[in-house]
Amino acid sequence: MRLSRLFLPTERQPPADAEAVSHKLLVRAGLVRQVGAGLWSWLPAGWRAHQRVAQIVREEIDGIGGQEMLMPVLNPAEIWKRSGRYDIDELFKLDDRKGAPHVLALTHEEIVTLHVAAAVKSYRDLPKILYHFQTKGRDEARPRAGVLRTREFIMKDSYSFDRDEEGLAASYDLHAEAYARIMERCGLEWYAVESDVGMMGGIGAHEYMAPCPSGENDVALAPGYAANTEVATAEPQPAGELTLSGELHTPGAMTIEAVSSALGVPKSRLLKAFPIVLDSGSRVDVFVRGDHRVNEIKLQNALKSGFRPAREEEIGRPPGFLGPTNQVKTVYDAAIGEGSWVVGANRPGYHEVIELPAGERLDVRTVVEGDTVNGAPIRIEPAIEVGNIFKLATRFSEPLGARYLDENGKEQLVWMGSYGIGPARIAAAAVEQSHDEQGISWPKAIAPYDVEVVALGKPGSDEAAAAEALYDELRAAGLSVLLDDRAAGAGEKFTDAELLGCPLRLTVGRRSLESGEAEAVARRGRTDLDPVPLTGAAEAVLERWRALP
RNA sequence: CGGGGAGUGGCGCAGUCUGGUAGCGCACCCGGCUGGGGGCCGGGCGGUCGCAGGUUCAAAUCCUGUCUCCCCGACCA
Repeated sequence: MRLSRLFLPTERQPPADAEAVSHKLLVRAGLVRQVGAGLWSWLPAGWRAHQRVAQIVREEIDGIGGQEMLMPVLNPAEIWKRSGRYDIDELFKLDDRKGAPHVLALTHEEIVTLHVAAAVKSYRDLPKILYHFQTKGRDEARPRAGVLRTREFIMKDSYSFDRDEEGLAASYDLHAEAYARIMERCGLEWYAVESDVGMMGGIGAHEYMAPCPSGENDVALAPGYAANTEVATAEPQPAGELTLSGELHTPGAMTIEAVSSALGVPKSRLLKAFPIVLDSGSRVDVFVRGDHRVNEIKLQNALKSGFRPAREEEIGRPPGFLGPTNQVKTVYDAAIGEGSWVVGANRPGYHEVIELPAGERLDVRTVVEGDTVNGAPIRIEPAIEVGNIFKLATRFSEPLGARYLDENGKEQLVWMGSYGIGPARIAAAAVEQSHDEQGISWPKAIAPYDVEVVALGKPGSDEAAAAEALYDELRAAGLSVLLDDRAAGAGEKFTDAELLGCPLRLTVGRRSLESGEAEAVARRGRTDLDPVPLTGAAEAVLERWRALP
């Protein structure tokens, strides 16, 4: 492609409201443009990067036996009502001209299960892996960070159909292996973490995370351990010393901070009350250490029930001075060992020291930096979720009637898994992870073009002609090449080339005509490589190309 | 949904407090010079000041309403 003809609107300055690096650079390099909140167009060069990611994904899913198809974005509401997902807030809902309710699919479990339910009758029809690349609509409460969290995006979603749990486990493992290859091929720093199964139920899930500062998830990491902090478990750091006992006068001290400093007791020796009401209506007081926070997802999972914070009148005791009481069921977090603890005395102005025996504990707190896993301290870092794999079990096959007959003629439910990956997020995460002051530094497998040839000298000059010849030869050799043939100064061309971030840059100028060589520079690190001959360049360029990291 | 911020030419901004001919840099167009790190000179094009209503002789500026976008939080099959 000739840069003089490419629709690549670069900007010297980033959008004023951009925060995330990928947002700034993707816009500045002319790869994406915003249409509305969470709505983005991919411009030609950006779309090439997106497509290269998609092609890698396609190859790997095909490689585990996936069959590509296409399902519609617009779905009749009825099937979403049957699956029980119609009431999700993120679901875009609309009526057609006849007034019939429709939705924009968030994902395609409903539709794919519909087809499988209609067509699969026998155990002989299983297993199957079906997938497509299709637009997803999600009415996000808060789109953000450019292309990292949008209301419409393309997802590769695949679905596995097996006859039982073991079959599902095998399909799940195939996807895990394919996803690992995808992340590697895309050049991402990544890890798979245990994740919450969410409101979807299901029996297991992993997320594929790409660490980056603009990430929305916090991931807890230790050698051999990686988990979303939504579900992470770790050994707490030891609680501090407590020498007080009995009743303690603490007027006005209603926060952990205030009690801690008023009494001179470390926060880790205080207990914090979290009064809740379960879905069943029963009241429960949850206690965690003063230096810890309740993790509502872990709490919900541990209680096996949804809950909401209790209202003041439901608590019935003075806020700020809550302690355990016989009237309300009590749950202690696992970090609360046996021993003495400072708790609220259930009357204003007083706390007290109580002795807790060993007993039942539930792990319901959010881990913090420095907690340990197998003796090693964890660190917590932000990451963006670029893919997920999920054991759905019979969550959809049951309501949508996906059943088969086994060898004994007995009807069985199909066991399903669902597996998503977002090429746009992979591309954006790559930018987050691979950039410098000058711009993007694409991993070579997903760059918009493999090589950018910068032609110096005026259009029509000998230099330009030599650059043209090089351009033709490299394309003939199978490389994707961008030729900067604009009538612009050298500085502008180099600057734009570094902003766009193609992995290899070749410069053809007056020096080249004298030496018979084009200079070669690797974008990553902006490191000079051995120059390549102007005539018969293809082999030398391919060699440089292969040697790039 | 709560809190904060912003809408002025393609991008980045000033002007708004204190009403009086809409401005700057970059980009763009034309001519010339230059041609290995966003170069120089000269001449140009381009704006319903988010939208609606109101106050006023006069509104980008004051008042009311409204829409949109961004950031933090809540939320996140």
